[in-house]
Amino acid sequence: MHLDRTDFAILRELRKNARLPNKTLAERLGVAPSTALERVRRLRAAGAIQGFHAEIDPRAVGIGLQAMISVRLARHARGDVDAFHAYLLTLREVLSFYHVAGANDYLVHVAVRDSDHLRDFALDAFTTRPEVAHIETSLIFSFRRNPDLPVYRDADEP
Amino acid sequence: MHLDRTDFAILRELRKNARLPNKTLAERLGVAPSTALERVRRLRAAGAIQGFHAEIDPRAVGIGLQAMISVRLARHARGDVDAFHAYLLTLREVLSFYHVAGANDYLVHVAVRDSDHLRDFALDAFTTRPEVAHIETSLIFSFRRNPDLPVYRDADEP
DNA sequence: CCCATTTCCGAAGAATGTTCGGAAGTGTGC
DNA sequence: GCACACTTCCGAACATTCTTCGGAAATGGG
Repeated sequence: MHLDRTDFAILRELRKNARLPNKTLAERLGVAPSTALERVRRLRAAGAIQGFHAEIDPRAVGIGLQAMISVRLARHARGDVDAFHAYLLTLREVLSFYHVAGANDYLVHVAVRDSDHLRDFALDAFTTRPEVAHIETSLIFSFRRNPDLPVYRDADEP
Repeated sequence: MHLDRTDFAILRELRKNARLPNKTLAERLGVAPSTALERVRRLRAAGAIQGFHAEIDPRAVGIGLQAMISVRLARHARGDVDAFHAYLLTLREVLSFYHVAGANDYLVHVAVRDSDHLRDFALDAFTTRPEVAHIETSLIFSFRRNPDLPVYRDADEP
């Protein structure tokens, strides 16, 4: 798909604020609202915009503790990896996860009530699983997201 | 702050879809649109909702490679940590980062054009810094986010 | 049981979202 | 350089939603 500088500007703006009114967005782009609307719709359809999410304060919902669990699998066949992917998504304590290269295979970001919950969850969800060879848990003190989106592609259209 | 089950439902819905129309949201909650609007406004003001963000496909903006860089600091005084926090936010390649307990102090999620860019970035942004004692880079094969929000607090109001 | 306080609702006005036909721009082949 | 096909863009009109606000309903102490 061919994106121009207007598309990149849309992605930047909506990454910062997904609820930016279309009219305001259009003004910042220097195009008509109908044009901005059509652009956003196309970006969604093309998959460049994958979704819109609210960021929630963990404390508000009783999440007292977050951790990053590094997971090493016993086998690394395609099927094992896919199955583990799907399994992770069924765990409500899992906020997100990274499949990485290196000594560990997965970095799993989990949110729990307290340290008891973390211990129980680590044991039940990972340690007892046969495909999991090893886990290592690190408490998360804080998490920050960069509101700015890096754009490396050239603006190949005016 | 006191949240009831309606508030929790709002947080769940907006985490899944930040652009859910207020009218639709109100229908799902079983309240009037004006009520839903006031609730959302209050949740934002109270900080329970920290923001709304579009999720962008990295490939669309020329991000060919993502990596998790584990960083170990030389000193761990409050000032050092705060300064490193602020520094990370100035780097456009940084999408997000975790401050963690354990052998490593930071997990930094970075997005770059290619492996050359990654090497240059790791050297320039981390290795040459005096407060950085050690780094370790892991390529990210894939990243997934769980659309569901875990809610551990009881619904203490009807 | 009553009063103070908070929350909720519904209607109306303001603002935005959305559609669509035509204009303007773009690129290609002749 | 021109004509044609094609794509993109715009602006006005309509539909829908957002937002406000006064009053009703619910809540919780005393």
